[in-house]
Amino acid sequence: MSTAPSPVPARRRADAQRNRDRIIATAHLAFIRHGIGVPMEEIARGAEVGVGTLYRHFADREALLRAVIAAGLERLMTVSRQETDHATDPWGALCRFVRRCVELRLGGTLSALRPRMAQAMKEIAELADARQRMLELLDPLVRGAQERGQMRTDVSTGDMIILIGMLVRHECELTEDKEWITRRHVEIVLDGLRPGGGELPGPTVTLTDFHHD
Amino acid sequence: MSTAPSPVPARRRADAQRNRDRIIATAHLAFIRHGIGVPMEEIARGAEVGVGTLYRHFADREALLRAVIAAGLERLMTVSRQETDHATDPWGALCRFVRRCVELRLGGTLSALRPRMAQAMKEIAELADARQRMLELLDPLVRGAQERGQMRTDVSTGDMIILIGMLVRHECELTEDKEWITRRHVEIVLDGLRPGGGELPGPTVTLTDFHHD
Amino acid sequence: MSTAPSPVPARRRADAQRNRDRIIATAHLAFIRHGIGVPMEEIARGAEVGVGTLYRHFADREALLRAVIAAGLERLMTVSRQETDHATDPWGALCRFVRRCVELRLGGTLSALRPRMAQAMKEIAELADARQRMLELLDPLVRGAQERGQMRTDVSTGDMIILIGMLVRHECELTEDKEWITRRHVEIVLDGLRPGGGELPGPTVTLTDFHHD
Amino acid sequence: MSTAPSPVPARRRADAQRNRDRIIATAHLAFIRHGIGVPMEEIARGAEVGVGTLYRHFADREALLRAVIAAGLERLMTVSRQETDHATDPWGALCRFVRRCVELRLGGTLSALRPRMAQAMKEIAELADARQRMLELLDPLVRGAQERGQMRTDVSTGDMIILIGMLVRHECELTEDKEWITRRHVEIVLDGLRPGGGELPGPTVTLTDFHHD
DNA sequence: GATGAATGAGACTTCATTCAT
DNA sequence: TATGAATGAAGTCTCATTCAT
Repeated sequence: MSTAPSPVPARRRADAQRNRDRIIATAHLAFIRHGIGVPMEEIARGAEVGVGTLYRHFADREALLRAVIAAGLERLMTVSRQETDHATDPWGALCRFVRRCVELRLGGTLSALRPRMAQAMKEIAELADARQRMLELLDPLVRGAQERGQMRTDVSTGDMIILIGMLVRHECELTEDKEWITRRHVEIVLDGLRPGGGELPGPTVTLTDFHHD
Repeated sequence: MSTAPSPVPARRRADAQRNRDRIIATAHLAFIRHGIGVPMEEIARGAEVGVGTLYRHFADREALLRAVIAAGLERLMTVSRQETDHATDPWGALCRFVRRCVELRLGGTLSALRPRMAQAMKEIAELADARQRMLELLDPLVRGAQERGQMRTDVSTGDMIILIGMLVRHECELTEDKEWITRRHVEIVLDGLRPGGGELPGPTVTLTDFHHD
Repeated sequence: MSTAPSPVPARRRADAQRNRDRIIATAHLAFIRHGIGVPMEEIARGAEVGVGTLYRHFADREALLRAVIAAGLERLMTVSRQETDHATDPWGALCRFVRRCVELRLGGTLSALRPRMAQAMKEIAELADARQRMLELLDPLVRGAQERGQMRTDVSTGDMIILIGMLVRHECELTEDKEWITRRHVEIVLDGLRPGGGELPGPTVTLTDFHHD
Repeated sequence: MSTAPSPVPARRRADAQRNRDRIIATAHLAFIRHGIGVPMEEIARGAEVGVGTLYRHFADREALLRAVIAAGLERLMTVSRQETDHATDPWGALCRFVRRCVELRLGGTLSALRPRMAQAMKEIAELADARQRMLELLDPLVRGAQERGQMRTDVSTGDMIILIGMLVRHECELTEDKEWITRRHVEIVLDGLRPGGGELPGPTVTLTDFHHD
């Protein structure tokens, strides 16, 4: 078709990758905006590809959802390492990390997983993985902050992860022009984690508590 | 109209009312457990009535959802008045109220309304009403607690209502055997509302902020 | 409940009859206005009775439809005898009869029978009966008019009956404020039945042609 | 774009078009035979496609109905131009046109539109259009015939269109083996339009009378 | 690889009819 | 006898997924 030395074969890959990325980005927004049940065709339309293309990349809705989550977590981990590596101020690093999590807006997609899947959660390897990695990331910060008396000692890293989930979802309940409200509430929660609060009921949250939630 | 037994006239009505109640109760659970999209037939089956009966009582899924919410809010308001009437200890009353809200498990149904309806919310008169009534209920408590120095003064009753929403939904993300975790986090948030926290970004949440959220 | 010598028992029958009549009248209108498929409940509502009452009087939709038709035909036959008895002017009587048929507005209901029932027609005894009676009524008029040279001789009474059906349905296609149009077209058809027209294709319509239409 | 065979590019489109055509043809018959309420699935089955395909082509029953009508009117206009162009005998052309209308069997579908839509009619652009086009087509014929004394002068083109509607629907009331009856009655009506008839009541039908019928 | 038409299972909703009061 | 609540079959429509081009 063309006389130039075919630059096509390499391009193909690039196009496909670009499609894949656009689909994930579109799906992320669509899941947040219209719920986990958005018609696949709407996602395809948003990404400006045919449904067929969407299905070539992701076997079914579940697979797409997992990919969206994985992509989000990837971004989260990248970002968070920047915040936390070589932290000399563990409490400050913890705070920045929490604020970042909220800003990434993963909440909508993550909480979309809830219905019917309390247990299906476990089957999504990416999630368990991410929690594990997040635990490893946060644990030194939590301990460090507690040792320095910057943080109450009756909460665990497990509590932190669940609280982050709460804030992240909270953000997604608000319309875009009201996001500033979440920022206030993030700070309130962080203040609640400072030493000097009242007694907390029950034991701290541990890794094993994640097995069923 | 009279106190006499009068057994005959109101009979069938009673059956119908019982059905209506069972449908609402079943739907409440179903919405929480399987999401807002549960097949209507499953709800009907759970309530042990035919689909037709369900539809005689509620014109469509939306109507049922609204009824479930209205019923929940009714319970909430009843309960909350018990907690807050004649309160001599505003902060204590506020805390008990928050804990109660969480225990009532309205969160699942309420947050089920989110997708596609950030603004449709307004059209659900019951919700706007309830927020207004809640505001009126809480405002004296918040002010009272703040006047006595029991609560930070840079949060408003509007913030409180949104925070309650957050906790209430948080509770519903957890499986039944992990509810105790929420109780811990409720206390952390309450601690964060005590005086002495860091500065909060943005203005306090006011009534007008509800118009779009 | 009352002190007067109970006038109730006799009233009951009267009430029931009144209900029956109201149902038929309402159904007649409803069939014409909303088609043969109107919800039974709508008919009941229009007649201001419960569905149950409707079903006590008429076993099912079909039965109601037949009753409506029978009532209409009854009125038609009554009226038409007034027009045609002792007629000394057969053509004039025929014309008056045709105009009356149209005015009675049976068309909607009659034509409602069409779909799916080309043959079911035969099963509705009332219809076959009525056609037979109409035939007996009109035959002398047609023959009389033809003998006097007032009417073309290449049409039969069978043609007349079918033409009347056409005009009667025609009337029902027009909205109420356009009924006057039908009156014009009735006259055009009657003019077309006068002697002197062009040749007509096919044989005249006979009784046996009704068996399948 | 080119006259060359170009076998590849338009292929699937052809299949889709074939499906669309078959659906319309099947629906036309089904509407006539079983009424406007035929199950969509039956139409799909008749056209040998899945329901989904039917719905991909036509958003709902209404849309399908409109398409059927549009297709019918298209055929009608094509055919009628053949009859009427360059007519040197206006009355003869008018007669041939009327006979053609009846033969095309559009009546069933057109009259299926009646219930509940006396006014909705206007919203079906195709219908209003067609009436307008038909008016323009017939008007010269009517005037020509009247000027030559071949047609009574107290009827208008508006009357003609409504009469055609009557005959067209009339044809559809009869079973297939009785179609010959309509042909007789068409001639009777045409004879009634000849000069010399009795006086007609009311004014002639004008364009403005269509606005509400 | 991309496309979008076709498919059919399944959810939603309506209504004719029954039945307990 | 009248009532209207309950039932469930049947029809409409949507959408995930497949597949021919």
